[in-house]
Amino acid sequence: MNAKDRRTQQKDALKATILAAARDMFLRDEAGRISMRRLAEKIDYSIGAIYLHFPSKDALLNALVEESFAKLSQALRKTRRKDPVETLRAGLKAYVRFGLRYPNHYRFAFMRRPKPGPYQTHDAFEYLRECVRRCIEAGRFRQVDAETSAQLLWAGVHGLTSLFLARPNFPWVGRDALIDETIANSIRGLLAKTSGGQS
Amino acid sequence: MNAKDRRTQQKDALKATILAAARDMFLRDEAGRISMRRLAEKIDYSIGAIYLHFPSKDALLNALVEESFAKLSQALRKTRRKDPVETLRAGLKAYVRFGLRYPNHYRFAFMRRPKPGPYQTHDAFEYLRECVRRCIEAGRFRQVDAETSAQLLWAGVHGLTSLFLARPNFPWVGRDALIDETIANSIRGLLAKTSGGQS
Amino acid sequence: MNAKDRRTQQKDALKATILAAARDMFLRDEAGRISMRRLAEKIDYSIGAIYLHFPSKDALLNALVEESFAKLSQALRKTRRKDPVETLRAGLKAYVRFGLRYPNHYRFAFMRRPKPGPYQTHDAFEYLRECVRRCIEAGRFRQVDAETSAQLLWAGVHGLTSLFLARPNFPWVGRDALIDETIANSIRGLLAKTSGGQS
Amino acid sequence: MNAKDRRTQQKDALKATILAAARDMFLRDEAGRISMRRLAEKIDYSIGAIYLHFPSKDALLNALVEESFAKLSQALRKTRRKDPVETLRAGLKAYVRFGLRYPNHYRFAFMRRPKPGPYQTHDAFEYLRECVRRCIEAGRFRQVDAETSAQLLWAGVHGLTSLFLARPNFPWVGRDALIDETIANSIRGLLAKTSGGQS
DNA sequence: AATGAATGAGAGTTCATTCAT
DNA sequence: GATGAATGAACTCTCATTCAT
Repeated sequence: MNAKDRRTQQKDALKATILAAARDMFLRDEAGRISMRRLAEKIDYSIGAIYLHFPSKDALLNALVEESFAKLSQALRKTRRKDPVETLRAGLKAYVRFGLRYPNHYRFAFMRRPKPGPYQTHDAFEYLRECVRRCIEAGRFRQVDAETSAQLLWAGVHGLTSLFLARPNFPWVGRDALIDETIANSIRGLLAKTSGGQS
Repeated sequence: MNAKDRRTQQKDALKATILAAARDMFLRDEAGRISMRRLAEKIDYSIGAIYLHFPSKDALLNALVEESFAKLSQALRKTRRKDPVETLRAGLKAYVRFGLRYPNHYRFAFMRRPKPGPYQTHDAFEYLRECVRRCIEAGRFRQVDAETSAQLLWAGVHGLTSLFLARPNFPWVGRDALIDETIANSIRGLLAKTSGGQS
Repeated sequence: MNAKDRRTQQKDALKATILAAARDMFLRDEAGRISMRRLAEKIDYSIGAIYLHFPSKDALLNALVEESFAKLSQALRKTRRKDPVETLRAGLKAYVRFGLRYPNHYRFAFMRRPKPGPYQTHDAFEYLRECVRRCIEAGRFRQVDAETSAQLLWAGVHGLTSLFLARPNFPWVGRDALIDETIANSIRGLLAKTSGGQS
Repeated sequence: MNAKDRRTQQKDALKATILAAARDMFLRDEAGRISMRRLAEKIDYSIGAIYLHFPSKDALLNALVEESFAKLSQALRKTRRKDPVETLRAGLKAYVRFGLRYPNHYRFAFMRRPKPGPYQTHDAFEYLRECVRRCIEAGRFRQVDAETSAQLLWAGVHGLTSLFLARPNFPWVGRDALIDETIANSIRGLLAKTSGGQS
């Protein structure tokens, strides 16, 4: 490894440290409470050091979100099952769990007005689309529109997740039961008649 | 109208003006960006003038939320139909439409973490619960749990609404079609077998 | 009593009410914490009503201080004894007690930089001067300068009073004992030799 | 001096500048009128610059007080004489002179109500106590209580000092003469009979 | 690559005061 | 004589950001 590489690696190391600290603060505090000062204090570097690696607070937070999406995508893809419907079900469940586990990330990613600009579909949604397509191709779903179905399924799990986050004190019927039932109900509406009355 | 009444009305008028301006700011900016100073500038009054009508920023925001909930509740109750399932469907549709029409109200009411404290069920959700109960009592729904069903239906419409607001640039399949399909799909899962394959 | 008198009396009544309320607030809070708003709320009148009777907050506080001085003067003059030295001693003691009983008045009167302007000797000091003069005329004091003696006696009791107020938590030897001893000590230094070793 | 030292000195320089300006404001205005804004304007720095050196207004004021006490203590300890009574007298005189020379320090330290909290005896008072003890041990004072005597002596000089500061326009008999006479008079009351009629 | 000093804008809130009615 | 609405300046403190070193 030559000098330049070492320098590069060191640079990346601090960048990673910053991101790690920010991620950690994000687990506890809402986005609004993260301040560059606090972040710098936490990692024991100067504020300026952060600006050497991120042009602005916004850029830093965005990097954090991208990271989150990547994580979400990974989490989803780990839930592959043999049956395409089960794969879909497991993916949807993993989605909700992800949101509940990283509430500040989720909130930041989905519960605020995003900066204007061209929309980039997330990898996670791509995956959902695929899952639906496979269910259709396997004949497990009625001849529904794949895109429409993917979007309505997303609406269901996002609605659940964000309501849990926004209304933690609402008298929810058991959380897990409600997750299962919500997912089951939206899938049930898409199933081909012959597929029987499972779930 | 005597002098005192006029004065009272003027007082209420400013209060309303303040609320309107605050509501409007939500339309454009995130909740966090609302400041008393900006608000005062917008309505062309001094900051102190706001404090004559609201004891604190918090109180002002709370008034805003209450307003939103009352409006939502009113909107829902206007959609009664003869058929209980149709009433439910119309209510859910009205819910989404309300959110899209008053995005600032909706966002503020449902898309931020609320202050801790005891939860007060909203009138709007009570209405949803009633609608579901009537569907069950009329034998139109399977023997599902009313509360669970109400909650999962809420998740569906809230998810749709909040995604539309948070991702206006996402390549949604037709907005209205998606609304109809999402609602239809979640209701479909709850219907009694005999009720036929409508929608 | 004619209309004008009645009006005058009513006017004075509100003025008295205001002063009473301010006096009362002064018993609890420091001058800085008295606000016109709070004062108005307390007496259940509008803020403007206060301005009808006092041109400014400053004028109101000054009126309050004058009142205090009058009270102090009265308190002192009630302590006349047969013996001039005892009269002096009792007066000095009453001075300290007054300060401790009305700490905010005292603080306001003596522990801040006064507004510039010609100095008006207080009635209370005039009384002290008289007391000293009588002690000298009665041959109880050495041939000291009356004015100098009055001033040094004042310094003693003011020092005690203001230290008590400024350092309430200082480990004072018994408060009353210290008052007695301080006064006794400064008087002792002024006594004519023949007057014996009392106190 | 290397770069870091220079920077350190500069940093301390600004800190000192801030303290000096605050001290100076006390000279003119009451403590309550000191504001961070005014302070910043005075030294021609931003408000934030002050917060780089003091975490809060309170901390700044506290630093100011500590400074005062240290200075006072130093001033006193420079006045040692051979004779214990003379040492005491010189100390008391130095006390008053210190107050008159640094009225802002003195006023701030002794003429306002302190924040509640456990009381820490000042070094300056400790010194006074010592002086008295030595006078007693040397047989120059009657068998008085050392603590009581120290406190009453303090009352005398503090009273004089604070009255001078609070009533600069009062028709005092010659300032220096009054100081001498006040101190002499309170010491006189403590002297052992045999010690003769000096002063 | 990293720092530390510094800034300017802005946050919520309180205040004494004014004035048309 | 009294009010209620309104103001403008002040308050302490925090923030993201810049830049000479």
